Amino acid sequence: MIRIKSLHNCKDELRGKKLRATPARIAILQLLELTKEPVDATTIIEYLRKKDIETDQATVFRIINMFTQKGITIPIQFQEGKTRYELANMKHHHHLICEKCGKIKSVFDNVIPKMEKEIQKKQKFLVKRHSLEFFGLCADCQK
Amino acid sequence: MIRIKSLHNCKDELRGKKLRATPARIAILQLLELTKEPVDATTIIEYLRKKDIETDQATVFRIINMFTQKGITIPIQFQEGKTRYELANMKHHHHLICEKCGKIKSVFDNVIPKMEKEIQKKQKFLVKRHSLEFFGLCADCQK
DNA sequence: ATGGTTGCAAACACTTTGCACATGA
DNA sequence: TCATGTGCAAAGTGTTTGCAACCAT
Repeated sequence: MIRIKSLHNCKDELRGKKLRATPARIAILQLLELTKEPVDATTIIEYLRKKDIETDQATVFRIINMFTQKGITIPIQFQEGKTRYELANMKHHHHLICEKCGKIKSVFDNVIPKMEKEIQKKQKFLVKRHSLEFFGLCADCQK
Repeated sequence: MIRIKSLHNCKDELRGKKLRATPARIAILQLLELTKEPVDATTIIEYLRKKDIETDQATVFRIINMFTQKGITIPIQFQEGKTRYELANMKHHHHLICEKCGKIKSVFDNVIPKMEKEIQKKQKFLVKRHSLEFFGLCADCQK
């Protein structure tokens, strides 16, 4: 039942953004919702393949670019030479990226909004968005 | 005199790292020292060309990768699909990137080190480095 | 029915690699 | 001299585009 409910939500979300609910789009939305980590294009393609949705990479890039344009997703880069994507409607957070196992964890904070206000005041720079990532070793990989 | 002094410093720095002081390497070091913004490979190649040092892009990438490996430079990405580089021995800072004119400004803070300590304590995540960038509009581009 | 979507192939931008030749110490 | 660096050409990623066929509404 959860699966069907989720499907309905995805379809509704797409229709609400005036996007046609195609199998690839629905599946990508589902993946984004169930994943804890921002995903890249390759991961998306593999996920679709597992669900027997054979999709061209061009299509995947077109879909995520459209999602980003519609405000559904945001792109994010971890100094990997590729782009990852996560849902835009997530609570404000940052990432801890383990350089050994690649695991990605989210952290929350209330410091950055203050910094942004200071920057706006002192530098006259209008902050629209930011990116903050921490690279290091997760608890397991320190052992 | 400054020019010659700078040249000497560059050569010494290279030799100190057991790297041969070739024209391209010296010029790239100079560029990194005089630039206020992190530079990308294309910018480096253009700079070298202006100084009549015709250089292949492969060479430029090999040089900056070597520099990074030797701890002279650090790579940094601004969600542009390419890598920029800046000197590693700069005071801890972050970047304000204007989304309209592309100008990049540095800001300093003392908040992130505190955050890192907290993360280390609460999340058991060993932070080795981080990246913090603010995207928005610079003072001029808000007019 | 028809306009938004997709698949395919080709092109692009950025970066890396192999190998013969060149050069700094 | 000779190990280290470079130029050239080719290949490797990640991403985008043109166009005909397709399918969700």
